[in-house]
Amino acid sequence: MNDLTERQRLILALVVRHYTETAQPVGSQRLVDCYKLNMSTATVRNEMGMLTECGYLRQPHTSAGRVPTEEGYRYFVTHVVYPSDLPEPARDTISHQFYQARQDVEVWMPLAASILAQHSRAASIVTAPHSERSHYKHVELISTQGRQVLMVLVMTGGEVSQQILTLAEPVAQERMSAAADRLNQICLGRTTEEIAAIPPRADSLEKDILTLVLQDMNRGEQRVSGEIYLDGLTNVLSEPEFLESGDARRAVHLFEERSLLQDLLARTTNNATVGGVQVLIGGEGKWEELKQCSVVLARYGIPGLITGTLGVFGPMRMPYARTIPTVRFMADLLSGLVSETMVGDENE
Amino acid sequence: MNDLTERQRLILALVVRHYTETAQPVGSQRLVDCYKLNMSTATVRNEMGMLTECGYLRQPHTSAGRVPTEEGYRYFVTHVVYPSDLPEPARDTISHQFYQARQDVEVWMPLAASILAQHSRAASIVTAPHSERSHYKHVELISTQGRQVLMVLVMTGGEVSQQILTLAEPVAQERMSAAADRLNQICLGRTTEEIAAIPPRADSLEKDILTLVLQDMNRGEQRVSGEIYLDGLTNVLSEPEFLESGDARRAVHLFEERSLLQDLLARTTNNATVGGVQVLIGGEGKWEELKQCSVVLARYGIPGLITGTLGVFGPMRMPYARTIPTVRFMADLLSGLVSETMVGDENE
DNA sequence: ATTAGCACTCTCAAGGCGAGAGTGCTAAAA
DNA sequence: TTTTAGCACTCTCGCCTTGAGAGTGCTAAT
Repeated sequence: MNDLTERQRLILALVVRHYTETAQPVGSQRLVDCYKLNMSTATVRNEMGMLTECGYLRQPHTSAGRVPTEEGYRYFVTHVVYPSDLPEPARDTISHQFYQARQDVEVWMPLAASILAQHSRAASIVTAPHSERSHYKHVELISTQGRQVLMVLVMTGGEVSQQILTLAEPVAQERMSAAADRLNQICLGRTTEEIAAIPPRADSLEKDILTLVLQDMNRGEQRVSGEIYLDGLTNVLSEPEFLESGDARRAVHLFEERSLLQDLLARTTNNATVGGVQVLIGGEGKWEELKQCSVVLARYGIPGLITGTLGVFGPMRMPYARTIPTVRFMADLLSGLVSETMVGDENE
Repeated sequence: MNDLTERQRLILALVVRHYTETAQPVGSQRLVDCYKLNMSTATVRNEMGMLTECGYLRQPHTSAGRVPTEEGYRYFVTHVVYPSDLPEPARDTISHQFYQARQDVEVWMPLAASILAQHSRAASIVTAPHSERSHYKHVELISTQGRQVLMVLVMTGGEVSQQILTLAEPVAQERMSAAADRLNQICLGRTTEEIAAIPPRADSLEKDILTLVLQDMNRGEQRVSGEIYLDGLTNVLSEPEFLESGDARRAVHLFEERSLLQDLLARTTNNATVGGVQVLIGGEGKWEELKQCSVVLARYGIPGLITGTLGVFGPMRMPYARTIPTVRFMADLLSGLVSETMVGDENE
């Protein structure tokens, strides 16, 4: 597929670049003017004709300039911009912002989403790190008014989940605490399977709790990803291609319907990757919702142990040369955070 | 201000109703046709003229039908639809949906947002219940690889927060657990002030933790509201008034910028209320972002103890007669949930 | 007090027109 | 053989005009 001449690649790159900047179809004249090419418009036209035949460019109508096709973008992404790193100053800025929030686990994910959105000028998606196998750490029972008990379950790694347990009859806080203590001793550090294998408890309260704990842990493992954080939707809505037509609504819909997002994230991260970063252009026929859009995704964390996904969502006309390194850098950064703080217990 | 004749009120109501349904300016002819009024179009025209003079209606241009003004909506809301309840079947549906999720504390808020959005066909806002004074329940220290410790703090009421503590040197998990145990005994059920008054600990680890706990509790109390849950943005974006013009973007922006939302929620809930529900029409000059929009808000929970806010955000042209009762019912329902499960400890 | 009738106003969609931008092709130049 | 200049052609877009339709306000009659 790498069957383009050097000059054709140049022209393709320039068309992509100019189009991403102006959102207007770009003609031969404009190209020569803007980039001081030392060839005539006719030559450019011929090359453009070639590129159009190959399917990398197309014209919206007979007498308009050219616009990159999905193929065009893909060629551009894989053969032109791939091996580049995020410039030093941007990296410093991002690292600094994270350093300031290093204590606040709770803001990490929203912060990552915010930074990603800001630097890519598009919408960002970040999922919290999620481990496929949960390890029990601690359960806490909080008595409430009636026969209802709030159960807070903490996993190693810091994942927290809550459930309500409704008792047959009121139970004193002391008895609940005692039951919790016993379970905490028995279950500490165990996986779902190990806990399921524990012989049933004599005490009916403890049995009930254990059932709920298992249910909770199971649910956590079923889930494909951790919580999803989004930011920068306004960025993509202000792009001209979304100003009218229902595309904007479809984009927002994708963002609101978490199950759609999860589908997207789940299915993508299994494919082959480019330098750790995946680029999904125009939905690739599969995703009706992102006809005019592209998604740049990466995994972070520790493969097989605890991982998350992050990425950027924007118009197909996207500054990939900036976006891809940003996503990659962010993924590396979060991987660092995760391995510093989220594991360790696993080795005990 | 209640200076309208019965007939004028009728006509105002019909204009509002018809406009909310069609999004088109409504003329005298149409009104007579659609609602089988036993008066002539001329009469209707005269009355409309009156209503226009009073400022309740206006015409987009000389020869178009009438459209309600903000005043018009306000009059409609306060004098026409106010005392009505949500119809039985809708109430049942909602109650049922909540009953099915009664165990799952974690889905309550998103579920509330989803239901609210669905029933009002607009965007919904729900904040998690939040108490002004936190009471310490339990702290958990989770060792990680290096000198970093993940601290999980649980309040009575079930609020959970996390922080990272960086130690000067590695500490064994046993020592940390012991320290946590001691603090748990000392601090159980105490408020921020009471904990602040505890004499400084000898052990430097315990001192560090206590500092962090206080910091966390303080931050929780500073916050105006709990976490914010949103849903149904697509509903409002599909309304015709948002199809073009930058209004859509402004709406999305309001939804993304949590601080804006918090401002909105905070400032509104102090004002006078109508049957427990507040209606903010067209931003009331104060909120640039919701020029064309209305917000219907209510508080829920136990006043002074633990409260949250919920509401609906949509175009000014909103079916208030449905929306207001829905919001009220939802607030009552969440209040019930909160008082069943979130308090109780307070009385010990 | 209500209504029929009428002249008037204004928007909106459709059609026509010219300017501008860009193309493809051909033939000449390098 | 490759590049370039020239030219005829095509298509969009903005602008204007025009006519239909909807709705109004006013006046005079009921």
